[in-house]
Amino acid sequence: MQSELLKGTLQTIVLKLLSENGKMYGYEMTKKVKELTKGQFELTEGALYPTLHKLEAQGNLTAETVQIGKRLRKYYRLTESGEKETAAKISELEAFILGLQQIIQPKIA
Amino acid sequence: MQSELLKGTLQTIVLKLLSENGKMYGYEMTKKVKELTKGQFELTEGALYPTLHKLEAQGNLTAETVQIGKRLRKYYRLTESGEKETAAKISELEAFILGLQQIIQPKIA
DNA sequence: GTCTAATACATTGGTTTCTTATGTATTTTA
DNA sequence: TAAAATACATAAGAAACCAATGTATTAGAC
Repeated sequence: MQSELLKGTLQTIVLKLLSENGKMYGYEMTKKVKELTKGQFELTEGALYPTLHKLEAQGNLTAETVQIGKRLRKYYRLTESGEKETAAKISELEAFILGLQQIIQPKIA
Repeated sequence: MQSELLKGTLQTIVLKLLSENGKMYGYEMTKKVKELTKGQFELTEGALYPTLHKLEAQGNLTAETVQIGKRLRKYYRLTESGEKETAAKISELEAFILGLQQIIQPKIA
């Protein structure tokens, strides 16, 4: 994701996207992230697809393949445990950001 | 740093600590980070020392060894290019956090 | 009409970064 | 006097991502 900072945030991002949008397919996620961050984040496919497969294997997502013309599109959505995982990961990320801010903005903290 | 989220932020944290405190030694940094984050972040030595050596090799830090009793203490401080690097990395981190927030708080964005 | 860009999936090899474990030695505190 | 804290360090391994590559379809530009 060309930032070196993203390590560990990708799963959280994917989960959050699905919790906001109900169901999405991989390519759509790459466009959505780019749009939301005005081009700042580029979610690469080499990172995304393995992450989706892992989240699915963990039971956090289910996949449904739809045929569009002759092309396949794989829609993902959260399972129940995926919804819990999303909430947990978002909390963790928010706490992490607060922790970071205590270090990088010591005057405000 | 027991969070999986820290990947890529460690250098930035070290640089920022030094820019705030002038000079510090490794062990001191681990205590400082723990104190600033009220125990939330534990900067492990296995991550810290290689990072310090790397920053030094890159010319961002200089080291000065001081003998305290029979024990050695290695003080680090920023070089001029280290100061520039600090500013750059802090900007990058802040932009990154803003980007993240656009994804995880889409209502506010 | 044809060529390029966009859509849509996927894997592989390599690098970077961190964690865990381990090691050495001194000093303070209980 | 024994344990905890101080203070440095390295090594092996895992996890996560990037870049490159691959296949195939579809839309749009010229």
